[in-house]
Amino acid sequence: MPELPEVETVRRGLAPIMEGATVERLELRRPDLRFPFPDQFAEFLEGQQVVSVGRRAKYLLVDISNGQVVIMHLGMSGSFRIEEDAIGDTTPGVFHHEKTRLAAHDHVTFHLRQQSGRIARVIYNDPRRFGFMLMCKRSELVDHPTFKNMGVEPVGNALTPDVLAQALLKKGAPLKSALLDQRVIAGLGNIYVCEALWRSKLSPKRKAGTLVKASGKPTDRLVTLEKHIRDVIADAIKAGGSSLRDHAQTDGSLGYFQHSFAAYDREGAPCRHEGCGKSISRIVQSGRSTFYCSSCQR
DNA sequence: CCGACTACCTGCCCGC
DNA sequence: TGCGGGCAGGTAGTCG
Repeated sequence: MPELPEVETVRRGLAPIMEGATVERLELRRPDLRFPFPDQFAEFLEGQQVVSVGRRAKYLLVDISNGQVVIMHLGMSGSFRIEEDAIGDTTPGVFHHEKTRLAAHDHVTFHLRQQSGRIARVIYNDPRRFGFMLMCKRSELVDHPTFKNMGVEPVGNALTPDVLAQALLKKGAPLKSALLDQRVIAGLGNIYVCEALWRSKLSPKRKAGTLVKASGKPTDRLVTLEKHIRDVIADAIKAGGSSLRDHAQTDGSLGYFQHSFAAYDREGAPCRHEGCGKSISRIVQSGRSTFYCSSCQR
């Protein structure tokens, strides 16, 4: 499921449940996902309090009271769901834990006690196991190999036409591939790159560097692209992300941005640009599907 | 250094 | 109905 808007939606679901809660127990049902879980993962977390649930690009960052950060990536098929026990068991010393109803591919459970005394479980499910969980000291996070060369966020003030121009300068790669590169902009994935290029009427096949002037300044078309990248990400976050293949949010509800796709997964369907009349094509670039209108995207 | 390709893993959908 | 092939939102490692 997860590009930046989906991960942000997950973050917003987890934060009110996890922040301030104590991890009573971490339950791992296998030794690894894509990578082995960190050494002493459970020992580091159990008894600690969750300080905050943040996000960088497509990564969730859970700050822990002992100064560690849990780094979580959902891969292609990772999701979280929350189970909260009914109120009424908050008497000190009374530990009434309801039983988790496990599903296939439930790999991790965070057993939490909230400050109210309420019991909650945060359960990570990931059929393909492309997701992973890492841990490091908060003070070392920016130097962590995962984040060291990461590009700017497309939300907030970091992304500007000038920043994008610098990142694309002299790049010979197709624009589509360049925008998927997390060192350029961090958090874009296949869906939102296709959508941003369609909105900008830019060809995914165009060499990325052609949007930068010799002076290193952005062309007008790059200014437009930068705006559409910000817009499509903001629109998707507002919609609660995209729910493909029945992917649900932490509360089980579905995002609805997939109903707003103009290009992604619309092969053969009519292009929605005013007066175009052509249909959306599917091509493969760097081994990934690109959906675009070969008539109006130039 | 850059860009293209492959592996990783399960599930689903389609055509035969 | 069953089976094989292709495809899926991701990253990381390899190779030319």
